[in-house]
Amino acid sequence: MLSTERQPSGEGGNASVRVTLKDIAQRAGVSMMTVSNVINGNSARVSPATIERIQRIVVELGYVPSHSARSLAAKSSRMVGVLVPAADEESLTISPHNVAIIGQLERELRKRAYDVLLRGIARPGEVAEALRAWNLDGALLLGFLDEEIATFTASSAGRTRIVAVDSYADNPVTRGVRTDDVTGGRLAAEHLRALGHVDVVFAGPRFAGQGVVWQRFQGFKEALGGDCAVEAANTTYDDGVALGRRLRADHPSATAVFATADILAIGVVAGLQETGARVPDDVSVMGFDDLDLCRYVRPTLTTIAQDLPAKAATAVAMLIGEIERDEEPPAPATLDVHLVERGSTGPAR
Amino acid sequence: MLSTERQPSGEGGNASVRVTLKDIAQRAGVSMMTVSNVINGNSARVSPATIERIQRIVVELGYVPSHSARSLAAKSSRMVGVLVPAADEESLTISPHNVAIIGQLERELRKRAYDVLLRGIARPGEVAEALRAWNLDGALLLGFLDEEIATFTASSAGRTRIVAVDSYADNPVTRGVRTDDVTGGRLAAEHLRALGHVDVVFAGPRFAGQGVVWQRFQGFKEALGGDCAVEAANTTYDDGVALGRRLRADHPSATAVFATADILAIGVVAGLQETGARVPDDVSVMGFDDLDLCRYVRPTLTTIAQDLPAKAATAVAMLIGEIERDEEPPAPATLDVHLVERGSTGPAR
DNA sequence: GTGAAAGCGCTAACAC
DNA sequence: GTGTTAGCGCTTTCAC
Repeated sequence: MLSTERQPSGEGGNASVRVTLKDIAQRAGVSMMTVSNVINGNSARVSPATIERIQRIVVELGYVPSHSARSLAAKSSRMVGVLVPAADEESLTISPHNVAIIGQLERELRKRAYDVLLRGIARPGEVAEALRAWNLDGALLLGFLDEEIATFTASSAGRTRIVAVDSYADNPVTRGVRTDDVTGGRLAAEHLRALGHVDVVFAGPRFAGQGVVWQRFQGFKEALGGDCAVEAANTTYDDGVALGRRLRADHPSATAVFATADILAIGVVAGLQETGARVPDDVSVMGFDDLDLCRYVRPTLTTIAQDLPAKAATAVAMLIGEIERDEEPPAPATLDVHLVERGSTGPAR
Repeated sequence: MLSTERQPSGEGGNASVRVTLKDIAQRAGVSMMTVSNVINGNSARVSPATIERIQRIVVELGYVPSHSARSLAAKSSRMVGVLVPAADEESLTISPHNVAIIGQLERELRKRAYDVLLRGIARPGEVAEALRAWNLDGALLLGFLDEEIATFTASSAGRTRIVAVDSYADNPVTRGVRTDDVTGGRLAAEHLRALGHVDVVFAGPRFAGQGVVWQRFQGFKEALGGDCAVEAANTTYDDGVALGRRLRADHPSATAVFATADILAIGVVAGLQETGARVPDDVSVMGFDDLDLCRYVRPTLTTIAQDLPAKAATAVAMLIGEIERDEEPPAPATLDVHLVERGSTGPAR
């Protein structure tokens, strides 16, 4: 109870700085195993009286278990890796979307008493390396390209569980949690069609037969009925601005733009406005994600919303399920999306 | 050479999956120590030929050192904690400002071969706990209140190095990296004065004689010359909107607002606009931080810029300096700020 | 230059 | 219910 009594008094001059299981065991007059069982909540194997006594001593001495030791002995670390793409050793600019999700993941994991190793991945091999170096119980991959994930898992030892967020790579080791991107694309197209838009531009990172962007494009194109122009652009504000600036020159008859990310859409709006175009009067623009950002800009951004907290919770639940209950790798989870109408879309002119 | 020969052949049926130091040692016909020295770059103690041979085997077998084991034996983990405030076990909404900095910190640490444990802190005791549980070499504290930091360090074992970012708490264990907040406040005031503003409102989280916000207020008030109204508001968009909405009612004669965070300022602008006020024609608004966000909104936000990458780099350099070279705790570092004029401020009406 | 012994703090698998 | 034995994979210390 007294917070001043934190230094072990004296026993026999043992290690002064770190309180270990052994210290507790000696003080309590029991074996280390008994203490270990109490610490780990194996109450079935210890008498209530002993439990109570040990817990008191634990608090009294300020005992904190060594996760390194536990990890070594038990081959499990209660730590999972949150792995994000890093262009190279020099950079780590976490995308706004990933940023939003990392906090949620940490929270979900902490609730379950897992720690988080945050790490940027520059070379494919680093995934397996990180996993093994720390005996990670699992890993969450955030926003890697499908083909990258294939490389990771090839080099992965195989035992560690991996859940990829926002990926369509299906393979023996990776399970995925993703948004219903096809529906998202469809909802966007339907919204624009309902407003009378026919000549529209699809803007997003280059895609080729797979991945999040491709999925969105499939849904979009199909629901649109007709053809649509595709503009390749990175998911950045500046690329959006560039596209917005030249949009009316390159696509004079287009009345709407669907961008695969909010940040890109916001750039497009800014670029358009620079050229004197009014949004949505002249051109409608919509994004994808529903970041907080959408409410901050003017006009506010119409977008396809995904439930980020739910995505994070699902990813963690899947991973922990595989880890703790050794569940069968669950089928990829697909989360619902919905349209959020705001100010950046309006009737076709 | 053959990559299929990864399973140690026979010995006595030892651990099959993980390649250990011992495996390397046996294959190379040397002792574990020699291998260990090679791995750790203690080249002084090993002959060049041996080094070369061992390194080849390491690659061949795909050896990855166990950080848990290293951490246990060496009492140092090459891992540092990045600790952020979490309101409670249930939440972790990392502030935009902290988010921006986390990526930078990870990058800086990875460059130096340190791993990052990301953890939300709900109770003061968790800091010391996290530190000891993983044998962390150090910790970076992000955006905690000064008084919170005092509690952490009180319960800290004392040996582990801690650097607090954005804090003024000076005590034996914590060193700080912060922005020159007083100057930031001063620059804001000077800018507004130069535009002819006299009746201005200072908006930010409640403060009381210490902390980042207080510092900014000191600089601001002094440079302003006169008195200024203070409005307490959390650093959120919604609080900003609320303030903006009632600003003209509560402060009819005010012509400018200085908010201590961009996100808050952006909310204020939105709230003002809702009431029909024009920014900056009727009211000028400025923020602090210079997040990317400032360029996305309309009008673009005038703000006090801090160099986030530099802040991150400095924090990491300080921490690593203390860890590796056992340097004296350096004096708190204070980083420069500068005014970035954009569209949200203009001449007083 | 290289090696042997001891142990970091913990847990698995059994015995009692 | 509780204790014992044997490591997990690495580094330290000191001997050769």
